Amino acid sequence: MKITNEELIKNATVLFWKKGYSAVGMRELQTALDMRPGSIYHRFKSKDGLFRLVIETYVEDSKSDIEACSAFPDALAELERYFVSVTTCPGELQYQRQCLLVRTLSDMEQLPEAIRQVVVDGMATLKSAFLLVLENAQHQGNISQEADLSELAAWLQCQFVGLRTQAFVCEDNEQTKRLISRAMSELNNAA
Amino acid sequence: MKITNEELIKNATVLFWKKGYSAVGMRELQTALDMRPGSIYHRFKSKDGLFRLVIETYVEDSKSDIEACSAFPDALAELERYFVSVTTCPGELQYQRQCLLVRTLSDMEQLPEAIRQVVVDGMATLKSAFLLVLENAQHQGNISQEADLSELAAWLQCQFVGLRTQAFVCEDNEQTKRLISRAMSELNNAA
DNA sequence: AAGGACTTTGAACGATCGTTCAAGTCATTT
DNA sequence: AAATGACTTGAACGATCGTTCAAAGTCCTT
Repeated sequence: MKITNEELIKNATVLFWKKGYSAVGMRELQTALDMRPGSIYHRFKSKDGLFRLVIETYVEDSKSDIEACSAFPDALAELERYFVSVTTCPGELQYQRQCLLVRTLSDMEQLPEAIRQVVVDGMATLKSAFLLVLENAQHQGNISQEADLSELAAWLQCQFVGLRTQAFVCEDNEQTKRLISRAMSELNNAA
Repeated sequence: MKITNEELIKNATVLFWKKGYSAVGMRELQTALDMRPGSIYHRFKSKDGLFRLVIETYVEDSKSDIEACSAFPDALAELERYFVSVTTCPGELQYQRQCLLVRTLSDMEQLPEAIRQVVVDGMATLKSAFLLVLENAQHQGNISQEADLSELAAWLQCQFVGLRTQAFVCEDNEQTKRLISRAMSELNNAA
């Protein structure tokens, strides 16, 4: 067991993110991970098991990235920078523009209930991460005390999903940035 | 040829919308359309060919639905009603909350280039439909003359995608309605 | 009634899917 | 050096995939 699970999951994530759960075959995974079927099944139990780890890891990482914005003096400005970085990642990383959780929604039908729950819970987790950022922005005086932060978090996630999807399809980084700054100024106005 | 193509496509659309392109097997289609493989291939050439018709029909229908809002005295109010109706469709129609084009983005990797183009073009077509509605709203005096309608159309599509995805996952119709009316009031403020 | 064009049938094809498992490798313990 | 246990190997399994095609059926024209 020379290679860590962490590393294997990272490689598997690339594949699942690019092609989606059902389009990734075990043969492809065998090549990408440089493992034979038996080994993969020994370590991860099944294709589902590996995918579950991929999703769980993705949620944890995304949660950290979002929550990290809270630590900055201007949390909202940092959040905007995060939005931009995620929606404008270049060339070979373009597949990352679409949120992996949203991408996985299309495979829900053929995933076991347990993993479906992980996906849905993951969406809720990320919404909570947005909420944390908003709370900090409120403490920083950039959001009014009366604002309904819980609804604003849902609104932010909505923007997050929409913007990433549009960035994924359209590839016009400048327009994406304009849309992001529009969303952010709406956040300042309304809240 | 007693059953019209139109009717067959309608049935196929349900299946593709619910499960996604790759998850729908020919056997399933055979059952749903009550046709044997030879017939399907004779009429539609291939699974791809049938799917292409499904997408093209979907785009035309959606385009009509959106553009129909233009005809009303208050185009924006009608657009809001359309957003609500699409994001709150009940129980057995819940699969329709997620836009079929957005859903299909996840299958792009395994679709032939020709159909990928149909999907991308379809997104552009729907953006144009939004633009038409905005132009009418401008004539009606509900959007300022200085507004950049082209960018507003992109913004609207962004909202459309985000809201439909969130409605698909969350199922809380009341929150969805609040988010929609928030988006619409932003449209009135900023433009 | 016969001919001909169009449409439908369903068994079968090769490819690929996720998964299994007996056998093999290798490091550590006795 | 022999035995133990953990991990890896890769051929093979049954199931399902999209697709094909010769044969049968259907319907209009003559």
